[in-house]
Parts: sequence; C-alpha cells; structure tokens
Amino acid sequence: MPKLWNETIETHRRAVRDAILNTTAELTAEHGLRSVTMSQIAENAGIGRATLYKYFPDVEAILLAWHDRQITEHLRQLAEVRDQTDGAGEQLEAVLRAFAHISRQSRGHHGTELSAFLHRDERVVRAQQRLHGMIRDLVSEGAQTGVFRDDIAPDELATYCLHALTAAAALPSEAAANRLVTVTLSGLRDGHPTPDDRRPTSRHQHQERHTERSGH
Amino acid sequence: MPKLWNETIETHRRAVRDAILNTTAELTAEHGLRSVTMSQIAENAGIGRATLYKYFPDVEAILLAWHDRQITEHLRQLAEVRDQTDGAGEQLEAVLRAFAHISRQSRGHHGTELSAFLHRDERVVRAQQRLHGMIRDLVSEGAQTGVFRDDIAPDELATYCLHALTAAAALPSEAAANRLVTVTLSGLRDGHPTPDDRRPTSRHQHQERHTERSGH
DNA sequence: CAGTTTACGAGACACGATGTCTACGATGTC
DNA sequence: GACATCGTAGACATCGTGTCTCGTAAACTG
Repeated sequence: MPKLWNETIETHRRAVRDAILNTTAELTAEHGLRSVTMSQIAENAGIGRATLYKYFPDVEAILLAWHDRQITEHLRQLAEVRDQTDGAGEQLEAVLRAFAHISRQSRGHHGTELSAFLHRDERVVRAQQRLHGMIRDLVSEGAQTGVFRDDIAPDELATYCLHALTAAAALPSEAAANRLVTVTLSGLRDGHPTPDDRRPTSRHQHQERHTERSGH
Repeated sequence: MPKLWNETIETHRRAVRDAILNTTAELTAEHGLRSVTMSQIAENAGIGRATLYKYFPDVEAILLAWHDRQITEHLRQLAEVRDQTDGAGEQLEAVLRAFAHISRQSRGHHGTELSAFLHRDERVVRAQQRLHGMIRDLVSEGAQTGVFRDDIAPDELATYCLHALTAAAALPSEAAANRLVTVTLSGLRDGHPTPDDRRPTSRHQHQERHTERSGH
C-alpha cells in the first residue's frame, strides 16, 4: 500500500491522510478506543511509523481529525437535504430523517460514544438492558391503559426516551431539563396517529400542515 | 490516604475499591479517557501500583467496574422513584424526570460518551454547534409559522432532537428509524400546551388525549 | 535532462507505562 | 502469640512513544 503515489504531491498527501483516518476508525471500532496505538495505525495503514508522526502528533489528534471529517461531511449532506425541500416543517422533517439515517450508518464505527469500548462487557450490557426494560414496561403498561401511543413498539419508545433524555446533560438549568421531559413525553402521547412505518416522501407535504391528524 | 484501614478486611477492601473507582472517574473527567494510566490511578488513590493490580488487571476493567457501579446505583434510584408513584403514566413521568436529573448530574464525569475527550477540541465543538444551529434555525422558523411549539426555546428543542435521534443507531431497521423520527417530531409539535416549566403532577390525564391541539 | 525538493522507510535512542515477581513490614483473625 | 492476608517498595523484561538520522525514490524546477 505504501506505493500509492498519486500524480501530484498534494493529492498524495490527501490520500495518505485519508488512509490514516480510515485505518484508525477501523482499529477503534475493532479493539476499542484505548487500545489503539500509533504503531498499529502505521502498520495497518501500510506506512512507516516515522511517516505517521509527520502527519499527526498522536492518536488523539487522529481521532479528532476523523471526527471532524465525519461531522463536516454529515453537515454537508444535511444542508443538501434541507435545501432540496421547502418550508421549515418539511425541511426539519427531512433533515431529521437524514440525520437518523446517518446515525444508523455510523453506528459501529465507534459511533460518537465510548459504547464501542464499554458495550463489549456483558455486565454493562445487562445493566443497560435492565434500565431499558424498566422504561419499556412502563411504556407498555401506559399504552394498554391508553395513556401512551400504541402504534409503536414499547421497545422503540423506550430507546427513544433514554436517548432523548441524555440531552439533559447538555442543558444549562434544571428547569430546562424539566421542559425536556415534557417534550419527550409529548412524543410518547400524541394520540394514535396514522401508522408511519413506511415511505415518508409523499405524506407530509399536503397533510399535516393545517389538517392535523384527520384519520382515526 | 493509604492508612484507611477500616475495622474489618472486608470493609477495607470495599473502601479501597471505591477509592480506586472514584479516583479513576476523576482522572478520566480531568485528562480524558485515553491518557489515564494505572500508575496515575495508583498514585492519586494513595496506594501502591502493585496493590492496584491486585484489585484490577487494567484500566479498562476499572472503567467497566465504575460504569457498572454507576448504572446499578441509577437503577436503584429509578426503581425507588417508580415505586413511590402510582399509575403507569405518572410512574414513567417520574422516572424520566429522575433520569434527566441523573443525566445532568453525571455530565462531566465523562458521562456515557467520549465527549469528555472529544469536546476538548475547539473544531469539534464548533462543528457540533453548526449542526445544532442548523436544527435550531429550522425549529425556530417552524415555531414562528405555527408548525412547531413555541413554548420552549428552539435551542433546547434542537438539543432534544439531536439526542433523541442518536437512538437510531440502536434500532434494528430503517423502518424503526423512521418511526423514531415520527415520535421525535411529535415532541416538537404538541400544540402549545400549558407552560410546563414547573410541577407536572396533575396535567396529563384528562387533557391531551382527544383534545389535540385546539389553539392556533 | 540534470538538479533540487519532498516524502518515505528503517533503524537507533531515551523514556515512560505495563504486567509480573520477590522480599519485607503492617494489620486483622484465630 | 501464630498465622494468614494485605500493602509497599523495588527490580525486571517488554512495549509504545516521540525524536532523530540516513539512505532512497519519486515529484517539481529550470
């Protein structure tokens, strides 16, 4: 692989840089965050160790650059999706859908969490599942009572709850956290709208604006 | 600190173990995930390096044990909150509120994300902010148009969106991800209900089911 | 085409972290 | 008081790190 001399120097350096980033992402996803070393990266990227140091000073810098590349690319995609749509409501829906898609794809990469390195452990997984189970049971019970929506599996709603509420860590005040809970609960109620398991592309443009949910 | 000999051996080992876990959490929050070493932990915990190895084989094991302790304790708290309430709806609301509270408190610990180690970098922060800004602007515009709720700051709603949708990574199918978007959007609409920055305990039972958004 | 610049790789180096082991002192248990 | 257990300090080989030099090959310059 070291012989990927491309036409100009500029493009060559770019190619090597990308190869480093990709290799690092793979190694991270494979062996966890903490065990990735400069030596491994150099070897797997097919370049010398000294060469690697001419591109990045340490592993953290590589991870940072990788994350930067990822999020920049995602931003570009999302902006494109947004600009291909009209109206704030439709735009946001399209952007959120694209974001969910991206989130799904970049799972396993090591995502944006240290899960890749923690979820290797069985105990942690089981503890998370107990937490998930607790929420799921409450959602399920509430759905049967008619308090919560029953058009979506309690399992998925529980996942939604847990992730949505981690946003609390980023909020500045306790009051804001309470508002977050309110918003999250709104997502759990919302009556029993039209089943929304399929193609979104032809649904939200003419409906949903002023008609609100008419069906059911 | 090495002289924390407590009465019995059992309690002593427990105390040392907890000290190790706490020290590791502090060091992680301070210097990031990757830079924490066994030597540092031993020194900061006030014990010998060889002793540390008699408790844990490596840093990962300590982090695992710490995370396990955290989540177990959280589970206990949440179960307590749940059992002090009646009715699935109220129980879930109480549990989610407690969970949000916990999330807020354990931010900075290193949370459950590798953010503690990535968010140290300015570029990453700015990239995240651009993403946040894009969503926020759409939410804001939609609120002015009347499509989305306007009782909560677009900033907070954007945070909610981004976190909620990271759940997509944990979902098994693309259809499930689409349902997740639907649920998340439900949280953004939900008419303009009573301002909910305060006590929730007596609101959601009789309203909100068949009334749907009446105002506007 | 010849000369210069740039990038690469291999090897060497000192340093720090790792994981293991031994010997010895201190503490709790019987 | 005898014994088991725990903690500490030190030694050790090994590995990753960060820096450097040197020899080579490719790309840019005129």
